[in-house]
Amino acid sequence: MALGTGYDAQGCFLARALEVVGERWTLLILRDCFYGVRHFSDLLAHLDVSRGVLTDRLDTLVDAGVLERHPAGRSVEYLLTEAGEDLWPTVFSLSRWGERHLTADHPGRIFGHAVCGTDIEDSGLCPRCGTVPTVRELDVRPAPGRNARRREDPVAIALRTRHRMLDPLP
Amino acid sequence: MALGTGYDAQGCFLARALEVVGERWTLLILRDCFYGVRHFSDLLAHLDVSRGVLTDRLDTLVDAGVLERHPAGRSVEYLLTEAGEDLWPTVFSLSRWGERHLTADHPGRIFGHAVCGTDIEDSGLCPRCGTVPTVRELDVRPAPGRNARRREDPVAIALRTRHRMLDPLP
DNA sequence: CTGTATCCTTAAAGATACTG
DNA sequence: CAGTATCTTTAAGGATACAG
Repeated sequence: MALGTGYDAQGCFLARALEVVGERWTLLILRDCFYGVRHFSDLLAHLDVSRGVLTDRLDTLVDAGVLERHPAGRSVEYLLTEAGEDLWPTVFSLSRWGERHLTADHPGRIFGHAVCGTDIEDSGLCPRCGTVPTVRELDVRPAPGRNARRREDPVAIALRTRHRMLDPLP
Repeated sequence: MALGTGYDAQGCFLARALEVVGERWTLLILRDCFYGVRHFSDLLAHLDVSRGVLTDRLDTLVDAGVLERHPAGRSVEYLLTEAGEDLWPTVFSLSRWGERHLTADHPGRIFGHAVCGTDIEDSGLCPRCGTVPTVRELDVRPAPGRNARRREDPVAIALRTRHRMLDPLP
């Protein structure tokens, strides 16, 4: 939501949050980060966004403390901070909402509570433990019958090599 | 996030959801709806958005089945549909994220599980019942020490006359 | 590989006046 | 009260070429 003007005037917390994550592409960038995408070039390819816009969004997220820039060899890795990881419920709930109300499809991925192996509900609740796991306590797997459709994009590649969300890549 | 171009190309559910609720102002409009604001003029005054933009956003939300237009006397009421109510976890989690990570303030409002009177956690969980209540099962109250600061805007007025979320006004 | 810098085109937003 | 219609301004986005 192309930011600020008017939002800041509101004392409201939601408005302030939207100044950080409410712009176009931002939530999709973060979703990729949750799925293990870390490099500028991968985001560029996967999201089909222009370089200038991607630079701008990453700058905003780094400035807001949602992502951290980590030099890695001759490359750069963008990693979620703790504040960034706390955005998971928002990404999760909005994505699930899209699945339930905007398509006839079943979920594309299924999220399980890693410590007990139980799938979480749409509300985020683990029915066995009675808790709402954080993103670090979740694992992901593709829903049945969807594997064939998946392309070889950076998200698919990242998820194939590790199923636990936000664990370090091998 | 000024919509569509590029989003639709992605099969991703999050992208589709963002085409409906990802544009500027949309989530703030919905937040007001959750708090009981129903009229075009009240949204216009409270959000300080231009008429044209508000019309456009409401049209998008009605077309997507998030809001319904109800003629009421010589006026019109915009009411959340069931699909609209399901957006509560997104609005709630993003708002809470803003409170926790973008300000030094305490929450402005506190949400309680109506049937048991227990405050819900940031995750949405009711610690006493072990469930994640829907928005219809919640009540709201202002956090201590904030009453003085509140202005006489449509949200404040709506919340003063009824504390249960989404129940019919008297 | 990760950006910067420019240019260009389109689209979004505000203001205002007007209508059923 | 709830929009519509027009106009003007501004901003955002894409494309491309280039640099550290």
